[in-house]
Amino acid sequence: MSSSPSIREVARFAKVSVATISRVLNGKGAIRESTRTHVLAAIAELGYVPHSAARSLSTRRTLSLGVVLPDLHGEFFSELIRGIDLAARRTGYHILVSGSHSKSAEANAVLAALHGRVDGLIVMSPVQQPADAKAAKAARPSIPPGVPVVMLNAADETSLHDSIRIDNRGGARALVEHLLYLGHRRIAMISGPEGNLDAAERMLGYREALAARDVPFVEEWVLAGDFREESGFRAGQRILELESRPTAIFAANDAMAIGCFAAVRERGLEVPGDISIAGFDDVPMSRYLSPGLTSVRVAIAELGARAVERLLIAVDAVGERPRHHEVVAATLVPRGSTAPPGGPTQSTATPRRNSR
Amino acid sequence: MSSSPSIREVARFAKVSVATISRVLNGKGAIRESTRTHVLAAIAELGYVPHSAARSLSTRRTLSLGVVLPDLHGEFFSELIRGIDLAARRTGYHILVSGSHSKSAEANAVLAALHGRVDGLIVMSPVQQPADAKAAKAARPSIPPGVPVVMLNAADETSLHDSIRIDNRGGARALVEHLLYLGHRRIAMISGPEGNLDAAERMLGYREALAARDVPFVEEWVLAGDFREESGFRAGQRILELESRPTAIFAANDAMAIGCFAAVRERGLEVPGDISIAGFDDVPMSRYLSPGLTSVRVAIAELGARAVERLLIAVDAVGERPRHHEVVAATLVPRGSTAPPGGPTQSTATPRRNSR
DNA sequence: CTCCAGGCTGAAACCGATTACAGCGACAGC
DNA sequence: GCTGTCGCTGTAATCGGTTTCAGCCTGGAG
Repeated sequence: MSSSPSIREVARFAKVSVATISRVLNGKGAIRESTRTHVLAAIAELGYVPHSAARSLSTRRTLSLGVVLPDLHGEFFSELIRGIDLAARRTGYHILVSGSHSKSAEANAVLAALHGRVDGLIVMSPVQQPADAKAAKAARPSIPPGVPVVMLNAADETSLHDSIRIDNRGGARALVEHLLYLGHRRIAMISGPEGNLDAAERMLGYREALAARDVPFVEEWVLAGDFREESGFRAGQRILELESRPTAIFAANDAMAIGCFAAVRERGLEVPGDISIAGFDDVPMSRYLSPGLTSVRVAIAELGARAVERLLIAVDAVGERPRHHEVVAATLVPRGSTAPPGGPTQSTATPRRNSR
Repeated sequence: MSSSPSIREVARFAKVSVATISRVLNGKGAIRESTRTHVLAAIAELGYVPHSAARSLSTRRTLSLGVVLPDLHGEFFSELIRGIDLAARRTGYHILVSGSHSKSAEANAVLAALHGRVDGLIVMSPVQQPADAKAAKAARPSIPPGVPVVMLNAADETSLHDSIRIDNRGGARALVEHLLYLGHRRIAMISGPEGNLDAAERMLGYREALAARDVPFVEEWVLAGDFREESGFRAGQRILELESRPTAIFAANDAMAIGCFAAVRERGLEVPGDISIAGFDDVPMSRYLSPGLTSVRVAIAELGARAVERLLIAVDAVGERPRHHEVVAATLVPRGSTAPPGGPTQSTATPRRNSR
């Protein structure tokens, strides 16, 4: 009673062979209707539930996908996992999630442990490659051979695996151009963590946009963050203390932008009246801030779903297959948190709210 | 080359038996040092990685835990999963996540599919039981016998499984008492989805707190929400249109409170000057809103970690064992978004920000 | 009546690991 | 020299499914 019966016990109970049970369960092969109902009755009677590990051992299919992420903080990952889960379940797959893999040694252990447990992997490891080739090789996640993989925003440009990337650079450029267009010339940036590829690319977009308009890049207007609210809050405080205060702040993600909001308000200043703020990712909540947060939209859930689709294609494929690389757009979403320096022309009391 | 070798191929290659390979891998039994290094060399040479499904079949341990959730929207679940993942990985476990199970039929399918894939389950199904006993039985998730389970905020009070619950009622009561203490008498509520247990309990706390102070309960001040920002936004709009406008709004979770913020601001009103707003859950972001959101703190990540601890105790236990039920506190966290009706005494320009 | 086709069912091999048990060699004790 | 012990290694059963292949039974054709 305490533990589930095996298929053999059901077979003995129903006085048929295990093969018959299996056939009934999987609907394969011809089964006489009377035995079918008889077997189903026995299954219900004993409360039999097939053992997935055993099944995957013989079918060589686990019907689950591994998702390896660097971190699990905040809405970005929540959305990503949601998108992945939805797409996976739609096709009968389950997902095995593992987070917090800044260290590559740790990530490798997880990757190894996932072997035989999943049919494919979605790996996000936005760690920039060391310039040194040897170190780079050591740092690269070691993925068991034969397991299909989709890399998300991967650092290495090799075509070992399929990959999907966000157009961080283009998105950041569009955002900074928007700020420049509004008339801002002193634009601070709160960057992401050191060594993070997304962070580096967004920074690059920022510099490119400035350079294209001959706006000088000022080192001290760039502050380090770590993609968390707290770091945005602190960076915001420091920016507001600068002598010639910037008129706009570009935070490398929404969480930091929100922290920055708090810093500005705590100082008794207004957004966007006294200073404009913009973020990146367009997490669902950003449109409900007041004023709405200008951001760069990355369809996070869709990104996850896309990764699943590509992965399943690879899983179903037989033999060698050319790698597929994809870049998803990141589009500017202007909202109330950015306005020309000195404040918006219309009243700040009615911030515009963008619908989807 | 394309697919991983099995232990037998390694054995053949190293000219030893499979038992020896296994012993080297698991550090069990005595192995001569020379054969050990020889075997390790062979393993490295072939790039062998043990097959987890096969291993779990014979050891009867999968080293993974199933997490079945009703939904994956927003920071609540992000935090919960993070807490669970961290605690699980600390003890060498992986987690299998599955979301969006409002339908119990669906949930049952998932539960069945997880059999043999996980050593234990953390199940959150905050669906209220139908009053009808027969329907109740059908709606209850059918969990394979012999699999240890920890229920999170479960609707049924049976002691079939271990459970951990949040003190929703007490938390809501404390929050509404806080509003009453500030002097509010017209307190609106944005409730959670119909049939959701947490939502129902929070509503109960609201009514109890009002009743204790002889403040009448007004039906039309209660609006339905679904725990998402959008519904909070819409409910907020409707509340502001009421004839004798409430002076405070209690949203059944933070996401809806944030949506409500937006509605209030869009109408050109101030929080808390014109109306106070409070939420529930205390998601990480709520302290970075401006003003900070008064909420009820539920240590979400710790809740997840706690569930893992309890589950692992059950997994390691042999034989029958008394069920364990636990209620975690929900404590009021007052921040700037609530103030006496008519506005705070001090300037609204410097909202107080609470540190953890 | 004989033979064959086709529908069902069962026996046994297999997936890839772990592990109980047996066996082997070396060495010490008597 | 014989035997017992100890350290190490190999053989084979086992976990719980799927699937190949063979065999039985029945009915219809010749």
